[in-house]
Amino acid sequence: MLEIKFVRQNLTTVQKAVENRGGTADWDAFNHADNQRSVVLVEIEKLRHQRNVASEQIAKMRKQGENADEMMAEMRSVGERIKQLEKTLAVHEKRLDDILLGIPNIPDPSVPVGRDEADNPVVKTVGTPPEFDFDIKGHWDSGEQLGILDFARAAKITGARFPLYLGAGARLERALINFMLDIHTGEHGYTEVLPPFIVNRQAMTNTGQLPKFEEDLFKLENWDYFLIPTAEVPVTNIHQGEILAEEQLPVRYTAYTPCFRSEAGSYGKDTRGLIRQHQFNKVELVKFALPETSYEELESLLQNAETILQRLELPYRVITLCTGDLGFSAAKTYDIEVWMPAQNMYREISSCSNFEAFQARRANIRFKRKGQKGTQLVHTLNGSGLAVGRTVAAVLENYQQADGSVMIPDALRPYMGGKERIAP
RNA sequence: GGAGAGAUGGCCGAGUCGGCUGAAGGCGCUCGCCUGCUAAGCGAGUGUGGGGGGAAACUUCCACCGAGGGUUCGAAUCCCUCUCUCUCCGCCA
Repeated sequence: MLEIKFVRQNLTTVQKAVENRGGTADWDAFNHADNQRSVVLVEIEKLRHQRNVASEQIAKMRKQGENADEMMAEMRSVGERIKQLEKTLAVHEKRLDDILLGIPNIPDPSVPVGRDEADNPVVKTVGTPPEFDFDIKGHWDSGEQLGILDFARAAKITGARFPLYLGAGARLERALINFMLDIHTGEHGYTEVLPPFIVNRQAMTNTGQLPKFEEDLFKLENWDYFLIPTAEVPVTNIHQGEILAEEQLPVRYTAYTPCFRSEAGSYGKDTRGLIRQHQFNKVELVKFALPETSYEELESLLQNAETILQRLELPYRVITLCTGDLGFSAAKTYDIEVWMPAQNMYREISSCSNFEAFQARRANIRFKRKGQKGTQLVHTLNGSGLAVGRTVAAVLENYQQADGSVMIPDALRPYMGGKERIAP
């Protein structure tokens, strides 16, 4: 959420930004509600002041045994008037809030203007896609042939788009989770957390998934709770409503969680394999940073995520999301895309974003500077480090051998009990 | 699931029969003084958000004592609903 004062004072900037993203907002309604709100508020405050003064007066009169009936009667009608106006005020505030909650973050000036993913510039490409002198298989085929992935049985248990890992596949998934967590905690200075996988409406609203994107979430029946679509939600909300000390920033957390996405509207896309599932595992990186260093923190966050791919020796590239492709809450986002041989293309495996104060404002996460009065909102950042299912897919495809087996990347072997290869 | 207790400022904690209580007292913190060092001591200050005035230091008004509603001229204080925490019982990985 943007600050109302900011929107009011920078209306053209905000309008332009929303337009660049391909979004819309009812600006007339915003102006109207904003003006009405302040008119009503001033009136209410005037009346409340009048009542406060009179109440004190009444108390004094009564103490001296004087009759205050007349004044009390007068204040009764003032009180009723206040109540009326408060109702009107609430209507305007609700309207304003609804509009503000629907306005996306302002992109950082470094974000290129563009319409959609076709306009996302490539920042860099790392590694070279492997060449194969045999017919390559998609991970969905090899995974089933190796007996480590079973989508048919998963569909019996639940339905389409749920994964079932077996044997070395399950071990590979777990190995990757441990591998990633060990690097982020041991080398990159993140603190491991294991948060709830179900969160309430407030938490979802704070990070920006709600109110706009409820249809993408799994909601619990009879509870106002949701399955998390990413660890970003519970982990960012760890410090909801808190005032952090300047010297403890940046706070860095890493968390493994399963993620649940209903992916409404995505049917027909990526119907095979591990790329698009309703449930998948992810290791997430979350930072709470000082405003003046948050973009440096974004760069290092990106590097932290890249490290995993480098250690696994998987080819990838980094792109910057243009204004039209940028997520609702983000001010700037880099996507890391890993090479997927069977699809002959790079596929997103991590998304690293700086949200600036957008989430912090909703979640009310602030910090206090030493020797200074008042508080300031922190900047929040997060990124995948990495999506685990897609990493499994990338390993299965990039490390496939002519005989149908899959070599295990060197860095991962200690986590696989020394195993070097997954064979049928 | 049943019974009970509680939720006050960065923290601890007081708030009498509703009326100068934005909130005593303590701790912490900041600044100053004092002091071989440290500790202690002394003095002052120390919540957030919003509106108005001022170049600014600042000043004034409004709101906030878990959240929301109600009673009242007036509520941290009374009533209702909800949330969370704690204790006991039940159940349970």
